[in-house]
Amino acid sequence: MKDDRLIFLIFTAQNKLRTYLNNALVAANVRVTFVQAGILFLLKQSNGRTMSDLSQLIGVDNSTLTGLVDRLEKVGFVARQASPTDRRSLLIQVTPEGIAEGDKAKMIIKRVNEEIKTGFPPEEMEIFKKILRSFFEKFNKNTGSRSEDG
Amino acid sequence: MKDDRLIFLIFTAQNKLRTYLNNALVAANVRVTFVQAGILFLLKQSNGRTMSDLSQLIGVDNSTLTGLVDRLEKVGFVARQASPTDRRSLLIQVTPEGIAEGDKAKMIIKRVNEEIKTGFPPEEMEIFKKILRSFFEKFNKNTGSRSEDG
DNA sequence: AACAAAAAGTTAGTATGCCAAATGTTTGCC
DNA sequence: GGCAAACATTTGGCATACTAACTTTTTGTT
Repeated sequence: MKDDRLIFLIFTAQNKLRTYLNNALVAANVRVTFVQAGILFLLKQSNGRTMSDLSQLIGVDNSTLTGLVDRLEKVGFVARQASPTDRRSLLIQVTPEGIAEGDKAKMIIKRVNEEIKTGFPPEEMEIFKKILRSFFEKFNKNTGSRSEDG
Repeated sequence: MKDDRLIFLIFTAQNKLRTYLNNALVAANVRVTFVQAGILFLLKQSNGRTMSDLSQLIGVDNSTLTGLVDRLEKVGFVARQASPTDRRSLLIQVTPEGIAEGDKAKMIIKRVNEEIKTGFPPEEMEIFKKILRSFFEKFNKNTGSRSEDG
């Protein structure tokens, strides 16, 4: 009962955060979710990235990105364009509406980011981030199996 | 680019952890996911809890719990039973197989819990947990809206 | 040049998760 | 006792997210 709670704590805290954040976006009449906004930010920074680039940058599987881009495309915030150099690839273009919506989302996201930090000194936040970052080495693309039996 | 990354970091780290953990469970031939295992633990502790009790304890919406219990019931790890005192309520009973499966899951979960902590002194883990716990006050059941305009 | 292997995207299937709405039951108030 | 409000659960709709399998195209090897 003592420390089995770590994973549970992470999961539950993230659930609360996600719900709060997406509700805040809806309340501000933003028409994209947090994850979708991430795509818009990346495309504002550098338009015409490929699907694979985007999925790597936001850290999701290619197949997850397909759905994300589908939804963004349906509402006209991005468009898929054939790559002139590689016929397997698609270049994703953000539209002016997409950029505007991303900017709206950014305000809310910045605010919630600040809310996370309130009440804690910077050193503690650094530790928090350091531990989270360690997950990328520890849990990245590895089945987590030790020497599995048959 | 500096600290907009906090939320992103939390989301992505949790994704890595979840995927790693569920893959570890599959690799160990455990037939339940992490979240399902949480239900089995709670029922082993105290059998016959209601749906509402369970959803509160694991911190998900009632409607999410419906699906979780559906899946556990389908494979025979729990059973729904009518409450004798309140005809609205269902009492969820864990089966011996469910308890056994929960025990199998617990070993893996304990191991991953330890993996999270490796490399960090206890004081840092305490800070980590403290910040996560703050999410429950900050982000609990509140739309996150400030004074939204029309 | 031929052919295998790798890479880019999509699709299908499954599992969380939320919200809103619907159903049935119980409570509280008069 | 009657009726509105609250509660317990489910359903339907949507959004992530993964894995596995599939198609098309490119690369790498001989």
